[in-house]
Amino acid sequence: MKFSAKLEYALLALLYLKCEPDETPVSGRQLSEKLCIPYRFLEQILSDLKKSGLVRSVRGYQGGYQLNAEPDNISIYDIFKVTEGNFEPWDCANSMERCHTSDNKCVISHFYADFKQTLIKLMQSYTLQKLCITAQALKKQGSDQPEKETISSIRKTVAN
Amino acid sequence: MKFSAKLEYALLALLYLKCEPDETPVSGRQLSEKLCIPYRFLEQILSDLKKSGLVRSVRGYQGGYQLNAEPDNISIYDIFKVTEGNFEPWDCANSMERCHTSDNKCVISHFYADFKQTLIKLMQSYTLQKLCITAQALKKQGSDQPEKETISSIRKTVAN
DNA sequence: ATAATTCCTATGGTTTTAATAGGATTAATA
DNA sequence: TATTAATCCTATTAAAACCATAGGAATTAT
Repeated sequence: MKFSAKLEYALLALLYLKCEPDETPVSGRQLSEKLCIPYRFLEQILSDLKKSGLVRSVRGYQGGYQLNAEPDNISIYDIFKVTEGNFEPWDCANSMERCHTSDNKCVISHFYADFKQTLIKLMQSYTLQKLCITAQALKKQGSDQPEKETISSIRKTVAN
Repeated sequence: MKFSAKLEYALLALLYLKCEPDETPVSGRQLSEKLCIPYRFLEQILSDLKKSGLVRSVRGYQGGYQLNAEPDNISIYDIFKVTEGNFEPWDCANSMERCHTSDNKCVISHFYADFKQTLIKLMQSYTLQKLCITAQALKKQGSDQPEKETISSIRKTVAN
């Protein structure tokens, strides 16, 4: 019952992209260094984000990545589906072998369905936009001691 | 983002115990066979359930396990804590090393806290008692063709 | 041509999860 | 008292998931 590092990385990368003007794509290298994410690993994640359409890319010299949807239309659930595939919190619900019931309707199945739906709704309620507003609030709180640009401050207020 | 088999097994075992009269303890062997759970693995889980106080045990010949609390007072969250330890859906929230922020307040932290709380509440809202009522409803639905006792029917209507 | 980039695929390492296993201890009963 | 059926304790293995690393091809502005 944990989120993967992949999701965390994807989230940070997308938030970073949100802050960039649309004209200049941001390279994977830059994202990796600014956000302190292993480069080769991030590449794979960006590739998945592209396939899903959340991000677009420009190849070659001075290429990079850009958001490909409105920050209001990118929910954590959208990102989740990219990094973790379909959400199936119970193995037993997927495999007849594990379930042992004739119709996948064991005692737990009702809780399972309810649980799944509640989580999906919660993830859908958080968008990139919403997270950025939170980030801005965080920044204001700490504005008495302005930080120089560190990984800490970037991760904290990546939304500017 | 999955529940463990351990939680599933613990849940089924507790539901099975709920259906047994308090006088006769149920052996691990019986639970294992009726619910189709690997015996040695289940033993460990029962041991954890005992340590946590959800279950009590009788040692020796004709010993076994019994519920040690009211089914209304045993929530899925209680069981979750036994099988998966404390609920920390993000690794980054636990380790400064992974978080990279100076005060564990990154952009994601607000979502993280909200997410965690919602899930805990949801898990707390499901008790053994409630699951049994669901099981009874399931049984009634299929009562036109009464099943003989199979693993399927036990898992489905373990609550009787 | 060069350099900086995305893109594609394979491989390795670590950690977590699931399961197996041996054997000690306990207690009813014949 | 010997036997048997249990819980209890701890160690080890097996399998899967997760995280990361790596090599090199294709692309494109300068």
